[in-house]
Amino acid sequence: MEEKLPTIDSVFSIDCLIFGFDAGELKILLIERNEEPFKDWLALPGYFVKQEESLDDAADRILYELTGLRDLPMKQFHTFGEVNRHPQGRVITVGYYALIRINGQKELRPISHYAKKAIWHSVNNLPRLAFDHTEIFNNGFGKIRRRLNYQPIAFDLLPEKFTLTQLQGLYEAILNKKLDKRNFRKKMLSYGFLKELVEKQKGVSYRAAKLYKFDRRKYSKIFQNEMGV
Amino acid sequence: MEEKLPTIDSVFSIDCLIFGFDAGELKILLIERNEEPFKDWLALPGYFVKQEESLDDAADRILYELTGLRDLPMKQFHTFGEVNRHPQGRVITVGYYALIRINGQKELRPISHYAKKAIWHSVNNLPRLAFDHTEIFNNGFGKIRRRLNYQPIAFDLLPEKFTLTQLQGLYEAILNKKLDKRNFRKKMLSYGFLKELVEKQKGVSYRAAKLYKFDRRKYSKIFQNEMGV
DNA sequence: TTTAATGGTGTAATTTTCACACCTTATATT
DNA sequence: AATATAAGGTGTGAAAATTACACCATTAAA
Repeated sequence: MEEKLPTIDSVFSIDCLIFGFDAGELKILLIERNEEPFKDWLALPGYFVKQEESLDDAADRILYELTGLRDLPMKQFHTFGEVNRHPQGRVITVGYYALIRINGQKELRPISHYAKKAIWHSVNNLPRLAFDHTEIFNNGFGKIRRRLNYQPIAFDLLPEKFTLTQLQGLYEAILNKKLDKRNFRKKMLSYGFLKELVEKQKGVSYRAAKLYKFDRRKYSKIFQNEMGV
Repeated sequence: MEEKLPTIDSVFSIDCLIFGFDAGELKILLIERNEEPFKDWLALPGYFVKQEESLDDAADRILYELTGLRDLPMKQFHTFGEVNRHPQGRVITVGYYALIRINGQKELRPISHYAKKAIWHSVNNLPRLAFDHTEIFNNGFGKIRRRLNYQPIAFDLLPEKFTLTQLQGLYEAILNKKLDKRNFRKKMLSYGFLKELVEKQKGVSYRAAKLYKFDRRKYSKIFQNEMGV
């Protein structure tokens, strides 16, 4: 095996599941494609990996080009390798996900012309997506849902300061079920990684709630010997 | 984008983590390479994906060619895409794992000449492996360890009929810690998916233990609404 | 002042987890 | 036959975690 290996440009791609939380709803970032195949369809932000970049680097670059978002802490969740998943040839794609705050984010503007625009869409009633992106979405969303039970991923979706009601609403949105308010609060606070702030919620026309911060240092200390990734 | 896509032969590979359990020890299947680079080194069974096969199909074929083992229920666990992970060019590899019974298995004979032989090696004190296979092993083993807590993967490693002591020994081997006998038994039996057989252990020079079977149907019923994958 | 909306709190029952030790049974040995 | 060896098999009590459940407090707007 001393032959020269071929290039991997355009046989290998990344697709990104970017989750956000807004107005009590879990959202996902989609692009409107400006390229055949599936021109004008909605799709996950994704494109081809280049010869000289790692998968993680490619994921960063591609997401930036298609949505303007940069340096998100993305993680790989699955690789999709069915022979005919791409209509134009054999393309294997690696799914990445990230959970981010969309709060007050300026409009998302694609850098590259491969996408016309990038929009946040509720994870409920998603339209048909290009390629096998619906399957990719279901796979990734399922993993995130399970991961929520033993990883502090929810805080990435909230503003730095948040109320317990917001936090609970987020859990309910991800798990798609109602939780008991008293039990939820008791449990969250019992972990010891939420820092209660003096500051209170503002601009609401009812009793203002206490604000909390997620204390990542405390979290690491508490869970240093437990589950990874 | 109407250009023709290139072939993926030899830019894309599969590496397999095949776990077995024997003599109270957790083992992994390694091959001795018969090809440069890393000729004569120990490595995970792995090779290039072909243009016209899915990843899952490739994993089956490759494992068969290198070890003679066929149709194992392998699952993907991670894709490794560092630019320089392969000394001869850009090769992205997908890690797959399976847990199997090695009991009384005939010798494993590689079909292809890429491997000289296939051997079971204890997961403790693994030697240096070819490529980044040590990293791949660590990544996969970590995931399996965590998965053990909420998936019935241990039974794939045991003979069809097994004793509770064997089962406990296996858990201890995977988790690398001692468990309490009474609590372990109580918990396992409480799940309700172990079927107690009339038959007893044979050929031991002490009191024979009851044999049990894992009842996959009951398991599915009990956990139908819980965690996937 | 009243209304509307959410904030915030405690207890008791149940279930799960955890720590812990001794007698029983089967075979091999003398 | 007696004994030694090696593992099989069993229960209880304390502590912790989970679950179900309802009402008063606070704020701003009407």
